[in-house]
Amino acid sequence: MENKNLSRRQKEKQRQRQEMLAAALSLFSEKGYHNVSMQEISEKAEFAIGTLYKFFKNKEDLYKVLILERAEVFHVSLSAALENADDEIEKLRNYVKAKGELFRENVSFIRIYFAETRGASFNIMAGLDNEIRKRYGQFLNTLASVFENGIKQKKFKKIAKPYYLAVALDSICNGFLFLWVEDPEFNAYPEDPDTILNIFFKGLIDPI
Amino acid sequence: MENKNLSRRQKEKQRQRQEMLAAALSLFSEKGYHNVSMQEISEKAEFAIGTLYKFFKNKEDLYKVLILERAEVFHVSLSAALENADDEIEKLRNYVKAKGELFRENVSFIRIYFAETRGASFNIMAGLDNEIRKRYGQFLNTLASVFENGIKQKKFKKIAKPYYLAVALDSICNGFLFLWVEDPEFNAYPEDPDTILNIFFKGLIDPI
Amino acid sequence: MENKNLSRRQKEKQRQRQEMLAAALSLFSEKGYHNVSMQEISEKAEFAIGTLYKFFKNKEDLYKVLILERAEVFHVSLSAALENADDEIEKLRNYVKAKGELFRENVSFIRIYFAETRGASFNIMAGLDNEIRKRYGQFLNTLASVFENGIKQKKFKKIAKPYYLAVALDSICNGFLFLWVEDPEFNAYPEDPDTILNIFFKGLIDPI
Amino acid sequence: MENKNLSRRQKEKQRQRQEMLAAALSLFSEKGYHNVSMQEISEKAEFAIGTLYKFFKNKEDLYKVLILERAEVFHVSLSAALENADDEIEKLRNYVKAKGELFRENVSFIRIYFAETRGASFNIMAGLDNEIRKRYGQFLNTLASVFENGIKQKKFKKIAKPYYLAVALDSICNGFLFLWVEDPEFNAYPEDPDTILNIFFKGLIDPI
DNA sequence: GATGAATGAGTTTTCATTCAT
DNA sequence: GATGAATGAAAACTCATTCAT
Repeated sequence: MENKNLSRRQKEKQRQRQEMLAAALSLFSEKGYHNVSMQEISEKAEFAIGTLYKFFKNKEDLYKVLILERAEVFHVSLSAALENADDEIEKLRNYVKAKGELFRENVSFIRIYFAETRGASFNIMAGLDNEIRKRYGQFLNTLASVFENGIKQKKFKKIAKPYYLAVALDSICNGFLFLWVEDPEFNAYPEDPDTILNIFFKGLIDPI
Repeated sequence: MENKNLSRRQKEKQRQRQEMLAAALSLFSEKGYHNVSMQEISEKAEFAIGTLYKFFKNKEDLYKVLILERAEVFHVSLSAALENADDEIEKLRNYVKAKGELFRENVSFIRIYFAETRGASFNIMAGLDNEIRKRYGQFLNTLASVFENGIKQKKFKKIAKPYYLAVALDSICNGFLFLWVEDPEFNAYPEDPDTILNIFFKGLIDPI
Repeated sequence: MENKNLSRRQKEKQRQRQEMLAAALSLFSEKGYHNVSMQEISEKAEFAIGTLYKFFKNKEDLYKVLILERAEVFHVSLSAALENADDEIEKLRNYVKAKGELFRENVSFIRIYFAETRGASFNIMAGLDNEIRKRYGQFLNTLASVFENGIKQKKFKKIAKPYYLAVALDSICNGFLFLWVEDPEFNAYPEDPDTILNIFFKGLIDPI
Repeated sequence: MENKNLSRRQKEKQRQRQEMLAAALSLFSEKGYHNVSMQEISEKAEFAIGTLYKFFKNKEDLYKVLILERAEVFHVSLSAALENADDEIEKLRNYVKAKGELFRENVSFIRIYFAETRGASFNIMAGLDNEIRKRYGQFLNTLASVFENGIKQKKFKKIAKPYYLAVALDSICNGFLFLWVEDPEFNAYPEDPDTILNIFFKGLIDPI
């Protein structure tokens, strides 16, 4: 009984927390960290400002938590995409597709995500960058190992270091996603993952 | 004599302006627009704050001028690189090399540049984004036309729309540059442009 | 209970607001709008400056509210004085007396009042002047109609247009009040309203 | 020769001084003391700002000089009007007329004049008020003595103390002038001085 | 435990005044 | 003697954070 009661309270707390984070995400994404006040967030989330501070130590902390939690979901999803096939080509295909879907569903977050992973929002706070970039680096290594395996198995030609290939592929995806975020009508990120992968797979010039 | 005197003053003015912009660049790059105060900039530039305001209408204006002047240099240089050869492959080589050099020489600016072209800094101000992105779009089109010509002349295989190829190549360069900016020791951006171009040219898998 | 609690808070708010307005009035009256800083007002009112801004949008707003609220009381009182009698002569007597009392009790406000109704404070802000002058104009018309009625009823000779008479009487009162404000010892505004009214009623020269 | 040269320089100086004062008057009148910068005045007068400071110790001093010089002219003219006739009634007539003309020709100054004599601009500076008010008091006494003489000679009935009569007449003039300044179209200040004087002379009610 | 009123440090910006040229 | 660039003190206003109710 006690336990259940506590757990119910805990759930309620979680729900409130999510509402706060959602309000914050929507505002940060729309206006940027420095142009959003805690007042504004508390109003949008329909909580008192004091309550906000019960959940998050300060504005920085709120932002940090927001970014890290979402980024975690991102990286988990993308890593999962790489696991969801035996064939390396299929893995990459899954990854490109998953990245597209993920971003499509989280448009407002991507802007912040780009800001953070691209180092653009400088040091809104020092710590955050490091954590999130370490995580991003981990993912790049996972992606690189897919290329490495493919090369080992002679599925891919060794045209560059696996890590470089990982960087290249992820960058291309980001490039297209960025264009799409900018102008969703333009629909820059191709539905068919092979549009992106072909650039990688086929090569521009004939081998002699 | 009069003329010379005037011109000397003008030169002095220019020098001061450049010093202010340099101080601002270094601070914005290090801490981000909102974490730098005009006081700070004026101190770093070793001018009184009032003098800063004689040169720039306000903080926004200072930032805008800073970004636009430098971005213009960037885009001009990159466009020039594409002109500096007859052969399309050579053009791309020039571009990749030029981009690397340009960024190497302007590390502190790149952070801001990424922030702006990647849309990361949200709406620090509305107008700026538009101008700089239009300019970026123009450049992408120029790059795309190199691919288009290469394809027409059967130098390149048509593995994707020229604009997509442009986006892809520029994104890869940016990806590497970003890694390098993050950790200059890592030296992620390859000295030899072909390291990057090979990823493009050769293709991962053998044509059947 | 809830209701009472709310009402108590509301009352507390009102009290604070009045304290702020009182502090502002005393300072504005003593030093003039531009020579008083919000800092100063907040200190005199014994609130933090932020609290001041919770109550008033900005300095202009604070001033506007101050003037308009008090001016309203003034105009209401003076208009009431004109209603408080049937006889026109008695009405004027009431008005002259009321004006004297009103000003005696609000010395520090009169300086500002003169500044505003006399157009002296130029454009501290555009809107205020208009509102307060319109109100002043309305009052002059009310006063004029007393003269008009008096003339219709042959109580007064028609020595000038009623509106002119209103302007003249109000001006004389203001003239004496001004002298008194300048030097309260001199006691320029006569206790007996007839001292002023006689100037009006009797005429300097005998009719022939 | 030397002498003449010096005197020419002196004249040139005077001319410059007048230009500065004229520019200042026009700006102060339009925007108010605190909304006009020394920069602005120097630009309007077409002198360097440093030159302005050669002529006037500081902004306050410039204002003070401006007010006092013009006020002097005013008071001299009005006093002269009172001398320009033998008959007291004629004197008053001259005065009312002169005041109207004076103000008509110096509209932009009147606003400042009202501000100062009405105590409206509080203490833009402490000293000014005193000097100018003393001067104003002197004039009121001169005017009062006209009434006194008139009464002695049985030209006027003694309906109030001469000083009160002076205050009353001047106040009425000011009241009309104020209305006229506010809305020059309305033309509140009557061309014929008797319109104003009648209010004084005839009296509202018949003597019994 | 939730609330939101109160706080005041910190930011941008203006402008009177000085002084080297 | 004139100039106007440079100065920096001072003002309006914001907003993250605290804490009494």
